[in-house]
Amino acid sequence: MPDSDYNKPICTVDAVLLRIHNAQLEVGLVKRADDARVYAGVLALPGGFVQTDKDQSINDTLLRNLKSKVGLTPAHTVKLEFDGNLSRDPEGWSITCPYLCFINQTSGKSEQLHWFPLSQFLAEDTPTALPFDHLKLVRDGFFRLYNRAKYSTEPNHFLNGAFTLSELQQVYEIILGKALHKKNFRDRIDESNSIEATGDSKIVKRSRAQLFANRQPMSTHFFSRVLQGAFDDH
Amino acid sequence: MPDSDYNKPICTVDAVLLRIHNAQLEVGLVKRADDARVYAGVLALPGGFVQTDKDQSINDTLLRNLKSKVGLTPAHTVKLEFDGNLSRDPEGWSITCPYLCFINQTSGKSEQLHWFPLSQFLAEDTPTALPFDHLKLVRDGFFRLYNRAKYSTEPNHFLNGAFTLSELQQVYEIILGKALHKKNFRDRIDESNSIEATGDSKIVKRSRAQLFANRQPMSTHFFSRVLQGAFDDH
DNA sequence: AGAATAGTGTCTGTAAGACATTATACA
DNA sequence: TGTATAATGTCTTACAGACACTATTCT
Repeated sequence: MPDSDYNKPICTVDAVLLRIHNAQLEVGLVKRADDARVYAGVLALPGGFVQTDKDQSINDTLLRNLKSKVGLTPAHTVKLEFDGNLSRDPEGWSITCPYLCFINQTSGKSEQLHWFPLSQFLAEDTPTALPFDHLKLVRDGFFRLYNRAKYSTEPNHFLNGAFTLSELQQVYEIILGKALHKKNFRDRIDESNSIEATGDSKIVKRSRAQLFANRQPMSTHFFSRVLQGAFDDH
Repeated sequence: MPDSDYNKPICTVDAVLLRIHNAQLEVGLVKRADDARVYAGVLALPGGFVQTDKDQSINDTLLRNLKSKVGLTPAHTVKLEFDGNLSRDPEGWSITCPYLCFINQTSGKSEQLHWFPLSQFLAEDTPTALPFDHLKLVRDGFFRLYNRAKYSTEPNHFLNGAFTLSELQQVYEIILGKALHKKNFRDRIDESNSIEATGDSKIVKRSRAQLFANRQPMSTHFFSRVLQGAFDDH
């Protein structure tokens, strides 16, 4: 093992913040400091260095950086695929522990964060540029979200408080990029047991809609039997 | 950012080596150095420190450590979920980038590696102890393998050269812990296009069986339509 | 002939998805 | 009365899984 820190890489956390706003997915970016050694003043994913004197865990690193640098606490987080190499950061050998973060009303208001439509980063021909390997991270995050929107109730985390089933369905439709059949969607959600009726209702356009809330604790429910994990049937 | 390396965590790679031997899954462990500062002489997952002067990438770190410390090169690797905290390593704040590694005949012969049945680490009541958080990593690795044995052809990597469909089926059965229907399995593999007939055949017990080989490059084919990723249908 | 294995054809139960209907609110 | 939405009942169909059958090889 190395006796000094000389050969240690830079260790960072990067956060792909996603929210649903105006019927579309948006990515949250922060402007890097004007005196940053690299990519000064450029919009980038929020994140920061692991600091062993401040954090108990890598999860702490994420939350500390998001709280201090953008003033938000994600409603939910998912670990993405780590990466580490000599080239991703001009400052030197670095490792990133990337997170996908679900942002909703409970996450707080941020002055520092700027929101951009996710679509401009998914375009195959001319995606908006991002520093480091942040474009790859954004795409990886969406890829995960997209797949989970098919089989899990994780997208529920984009909503908080009381909401209607139509509003929830819209969340899934935005992520999946296509219309869903109402009855099928309701059956899925019903089977998942991920939400519960608040007892209240509200008038939506020309009809009365029941209100629901996410059940606590919110589990990552997978719909399909075929996706059930190990340990449950042998 | 930190001006010194003082607050940097230890960065390691840990490898969950799996092979199929005597009709069961086995985990490869190495005995830690007798003069190691912690867990000296104890059996543990192979791995090592990221060394920025030797490695171009985290993948290099993995391959360098496996080559030098156990003398093997995995047939295939999959990134597992990163973790980092103050407590997993008695030496201090550390981050692990864990890999699941598929070992087969092409991986080479190792003097240093000791193989143990995976089952003894999966037992819910009295699993064999492992240092650090290595037990968790082993279980996470198997969990991934188990799930992928249902929908992908990744388990093919446990075989090399020419093999029969029955041999391949046995691999999947060992991972899934249950018998599979021959015709269904063959249809799955056929649809996946992951293997090709070598043209040769061999006599197995009382019948002649066709020989197959993994197709190059070997893609991680997912069987079910429902598991198809984003970007393919909109 | 009998046993064991490779290889292939066919059937069925289930559940995801498509479609249809009713109830309600309001202009 | 017409329209838009919530909410729920029913139908279709694709496919995973179950089952059956034939061919071949060897004792």
